[in-house]
Amino acid sequence: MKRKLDLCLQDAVAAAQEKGELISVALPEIVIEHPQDAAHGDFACGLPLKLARPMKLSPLDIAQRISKCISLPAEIDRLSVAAPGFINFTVRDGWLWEQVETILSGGEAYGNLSLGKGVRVQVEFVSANPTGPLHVGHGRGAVLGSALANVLAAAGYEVEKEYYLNDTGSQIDNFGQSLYARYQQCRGREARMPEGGYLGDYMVALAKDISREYGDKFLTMPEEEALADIGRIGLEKMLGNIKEDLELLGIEFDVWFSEKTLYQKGQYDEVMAMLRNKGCVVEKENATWLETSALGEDKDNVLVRSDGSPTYFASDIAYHYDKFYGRKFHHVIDIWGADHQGHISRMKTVAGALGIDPDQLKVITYQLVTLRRGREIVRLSKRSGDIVTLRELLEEVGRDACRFTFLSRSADSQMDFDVELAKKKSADNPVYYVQYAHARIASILRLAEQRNIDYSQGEVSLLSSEPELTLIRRLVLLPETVESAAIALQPHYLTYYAQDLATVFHSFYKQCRVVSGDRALTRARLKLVRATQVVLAKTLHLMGMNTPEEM
RNA sequence: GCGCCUGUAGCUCAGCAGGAUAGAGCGCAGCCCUGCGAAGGCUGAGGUCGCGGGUUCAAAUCCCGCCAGGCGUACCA
Repeated sequence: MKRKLDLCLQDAVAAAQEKGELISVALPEIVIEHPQDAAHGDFACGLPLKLARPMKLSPLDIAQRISKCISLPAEIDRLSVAAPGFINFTVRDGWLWEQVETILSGGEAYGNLSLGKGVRVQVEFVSANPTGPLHVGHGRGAVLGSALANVLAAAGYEVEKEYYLNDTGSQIDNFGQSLYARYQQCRGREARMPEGGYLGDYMVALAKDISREYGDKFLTMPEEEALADIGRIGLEKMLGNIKEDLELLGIEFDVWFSEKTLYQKGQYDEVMAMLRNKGCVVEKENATWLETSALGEDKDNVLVRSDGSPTYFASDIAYHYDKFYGRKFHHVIDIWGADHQGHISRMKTVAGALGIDPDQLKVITYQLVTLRRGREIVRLSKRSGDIVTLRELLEEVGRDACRFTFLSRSADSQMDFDVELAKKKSADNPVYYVQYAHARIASILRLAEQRNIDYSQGEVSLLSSEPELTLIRRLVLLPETVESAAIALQPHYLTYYAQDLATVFHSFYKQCRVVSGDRALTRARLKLVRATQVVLAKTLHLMGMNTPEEM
């Protein structure tokens, strides 16, 4: 619709120029927006304000001249010119009524777009080291990533969700050593935790688990062998734990990508050779460096440590090489915590050096999460040991409230997660406000069913009162909400849309009796209510939430 | 020091590819259930959009400089 108005305005200006009403100047980009005041119509355009200077005419004058030459699309009922120089458009009621039918026939597919044209996009998120349980911050990334994947899929992209599993490297060794030490302690043997080892209580619990399951088995074998076995078993258990957490959040990944395979299958060697050939690699101070400073970075970065082991940076280069060259994704979206922010610039730089357009790699960072219980603030630091796990939060707050809360802030914004508020099953909580609207509709539809009301032939043109038309106007905003969320990579738009839609529905409900003695109007309103349910359900599903029939 | 993010109502936050009187939820002061779910609706109070410059017909939005907070600045990931 916006696109149609855009074209129609371009034509109108061209026509006016041909007639000599307006002089010929370069047109700025035409922006069609929704006026905040409903009295100004459905769409508005401030083009005349922008043309005033180059055309040396008053904006109102220009607006008049454009509107005289305009031929309105069929969907538009009327146009008005308003000070200081806006052209406002109002859609036909008939168009709105058609939309109700469109929504009903589209069902869950309503709101889907072809914006992405089937382009392959990978969304990689969470990717937490399997050396400990997921914490609250990972939860934010998880919800963000999965909702974004849903939005992009709805927008017409072919989306793959991926978890990058760091299953090799120094942290994994450290994990194995820590676990081995705890295991020995469990079996009553003296053992010291490694330097910088994993001190969390969960490691003790994990060791007890293994101790119970395997007894003294690992005490009797050579240390090296025991270390390897315990490390492997511990990792599997941790990973199982992480998968359970994600399942509780309603998240499934298409691919679990193992870092280890980058070394086994050659991507690491290939990309290192590529960088060497380009002359970006130097040996100095006993290590192998990538000369990122020559590519515009602040400094060089180590690829291979002096002990011969590759850095995280090096394996991430191989990983991204595989994403673009191995698996040929057109776009890759990485979702990282703000603490990885320093990594973005050099990754993009390397991508560029490898011949990848840096714009094909989009990194979304989300700011840290602060937990609050009423006034009490709990900072989520790894150091202090009082990490709140995602599991604990999920058990306390519940999946939907958790998802909604994480989604209700832009990723750029530091987040205060108020556990007290998220837990409340009352009006204070926007989660239930939205779901309540869905349940309320379900209840109305149940009543209609009980009374054997068949509304399939409902006459939507009876929906002519202000609350009804206002509601339809909100329903039709879903496609463009999906579009802007997909373009801006900001899934939090959905939560605001959902709340707004719920508000408008509740208001409609108060003013318009649905199941009444007027049988024709009842059928028409049932159609509207059902359409609202479809849109609400779609929005909730995009957010990864449930659509309760009753609460 | 340098880089990224943030600063909007008492609190938590939207809005920021410039546009018409700056929005929401909570909290606060009130009103509305003898008809489909009151987990609801309605009214009201509450703002120098961190501060100072600049660009523009028009700035919360763009540019510059300050101030404040978070994160990063490793041969950690």
